[in-house]
Amino acid sequence: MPKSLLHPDSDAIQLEQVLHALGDPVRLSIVRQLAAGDGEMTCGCCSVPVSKSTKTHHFRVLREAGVIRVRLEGTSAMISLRRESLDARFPGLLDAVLSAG
Amino acid sequence: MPKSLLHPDSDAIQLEQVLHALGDPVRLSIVRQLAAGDGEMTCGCCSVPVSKSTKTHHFRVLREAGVIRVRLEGTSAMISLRRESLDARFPGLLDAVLSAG
DNA sequence: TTGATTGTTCGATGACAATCGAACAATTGA
DNA sequence: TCAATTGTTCGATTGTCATCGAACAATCAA
Repeated sequence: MPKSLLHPDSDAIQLEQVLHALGDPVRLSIVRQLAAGDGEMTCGCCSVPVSKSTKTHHFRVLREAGVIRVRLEGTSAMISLRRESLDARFPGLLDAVLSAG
Repeated sequence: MPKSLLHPDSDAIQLEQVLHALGDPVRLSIVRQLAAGDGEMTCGCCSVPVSKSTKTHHFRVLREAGVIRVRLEGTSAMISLRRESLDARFPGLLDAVLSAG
């Protein structure tokens, strides 16, 4: 369904890009919802106050930054946090972000 | 010299605003230079490839986000990292950002 | 007092980013 | 096969942000 589904290698994840990706209220909310549930969730399952197409946009930004992984299954897009990648590349960063009130 | 020099209380520092502030190459560079030296540095001492006025802009963004403190001394602006505030509010965040290669 | 230094403010500009709706594509169930 | 579901793509719009130069303000040294 998507034209291409590129995920950066763990090694290639850029701090600046990650911070930029997380510095948006909609995307931060998405990441928190992913962290709250465990494992994957579908794109549609994620509740944010924007249109379908805008949601697609935000998922792409997060994916290209290396924050989430997107896997296609039928007509659904399964989303998950790239915890291991982020923890390996920027130890403590994700924890700090998620544990912030 | 400045119209107002508002710093948010530690308690009022917003994660999203901090992440947004750090998600810019010029500002991330400023923060790293501040962390490298210890204590304060003057505005002009900070080396970034932008004009004076743009530098002022970035210092304001960082200050309003609660990332840096600005103190006036003569004609100089003394800049410092708000380490304690950030560590108290978002434990581990600054360390994670600074220790990232 | 004059000039140099240091930084801020203002207004304009250009680039990028968030947003939407409409049209499309792919899968799945009836 | 048909319709429903799920998400993507496209084009347009809107708004925000980084950037600059010029003018200004404040301090300090000579």
